[in-house]
Amino acid sequence: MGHSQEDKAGSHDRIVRAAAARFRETGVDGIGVADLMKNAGLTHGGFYRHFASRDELVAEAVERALQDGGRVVDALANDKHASLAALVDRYLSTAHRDHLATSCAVTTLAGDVARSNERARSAYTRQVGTYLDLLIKLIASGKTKSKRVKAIGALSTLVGAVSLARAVNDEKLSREILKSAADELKAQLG
Amino acid sequence: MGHSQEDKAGSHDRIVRAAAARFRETGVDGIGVADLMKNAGLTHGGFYRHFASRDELVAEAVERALQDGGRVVDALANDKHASLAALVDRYLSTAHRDHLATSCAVTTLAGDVARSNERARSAYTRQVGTYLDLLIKLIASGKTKSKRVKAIGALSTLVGAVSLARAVNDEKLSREILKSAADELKAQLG
DNA sequence: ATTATCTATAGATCTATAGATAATGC
DNA sequence: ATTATCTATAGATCTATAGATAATGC
Repeated sequence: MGHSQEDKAGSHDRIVRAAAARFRETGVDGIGVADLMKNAGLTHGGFYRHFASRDELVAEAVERALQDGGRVVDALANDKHASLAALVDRYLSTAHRDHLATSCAVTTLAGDVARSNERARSAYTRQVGTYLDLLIKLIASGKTKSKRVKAIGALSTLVGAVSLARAVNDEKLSREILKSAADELKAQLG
Repeated sequence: MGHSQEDKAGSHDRIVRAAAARFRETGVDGIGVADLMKNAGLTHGGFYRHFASRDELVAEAVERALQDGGRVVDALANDKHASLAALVDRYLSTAHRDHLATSCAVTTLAGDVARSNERARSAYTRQVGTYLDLLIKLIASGKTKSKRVKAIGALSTLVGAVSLARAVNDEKLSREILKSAADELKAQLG
């Protein structure tokens, strides 16, 4: 039993990280406080010394899940050799489709966030802005204004294609959706 | 208290219809059997004379929710004057974004269906096929093969834009997403 | 007689709290 | 002494079932 404040900060972090992963796998309503605490290696009784309510954990976990994606975005934004094609291929890969726990929360938590608290929705809104900034940077041609329109179209296509590819239960169609959306995006944005 | 078989069929239909609406509003995990039955004007005890389990209702309600969208698709498919622009504008309207209970389940239930039973996922897969057939018909130019790729790109953009527009808590950005995605689609597919 | 729906409830699970336990840190 | 976590539990809610009630339909 660890009892230092350092341990507490570590426990808090482990709970949030576990929730950020499990919420993406099961949906925000798909797992309870007790199972989340067990996932973080703790018992459920300690939960409310870390969070005022389950909803507060939802807010922090959604922020964390979005941050995970944010790090990938930052790495690409700072990479001189980053290309739109590489981003598109990674986002529309079967690996991203299948690894829910570490997947981009902009797609995976879209439905849950729409019904969630303002803190979670604000974090989501910021992350959409970050994605759009990155896409604008990666889109080669066009005026500033038309680049932003194109970036919104591209982000919508990425999010929609992964959502569709996950929901259909026909592996061939699922792969076709990912590949066609990727081909279209790369053809449009060169 | 109605007791004829006709009444039973009517009750069954009302339960499924209520679930198809509420599931789109609250998510499949967001409402219980008792509240769904109350919504259909019944008490919860009668539920299991209509369905073997809650999951069976989920399957039927997802099928029904998808069918609702299917009727709109059929109407457009049979309308000689139907245009892609009209479909895009309707799908990417604030009305569609905001009226969850009657909204297109391909977008609204994507996340829930990905975690749901095979019957629900098969219904979803069929509906995606129906949408693609309609879009291929409405796309003016190109070869058959490239039309299908374009249709998949367009459906992905429609689904993603509505998902994003619902999740962000910035009305201006939300409307910009809908408008930009619509403009891009209309420009691309003419 | 059959059956669609009702009331009532069992048993599981969920959020949240109370009080005990075992460390830390002055 | 303080506090991070534990055990235990209250109270609400959820799925599912049992048996009563009040219609239908032969």
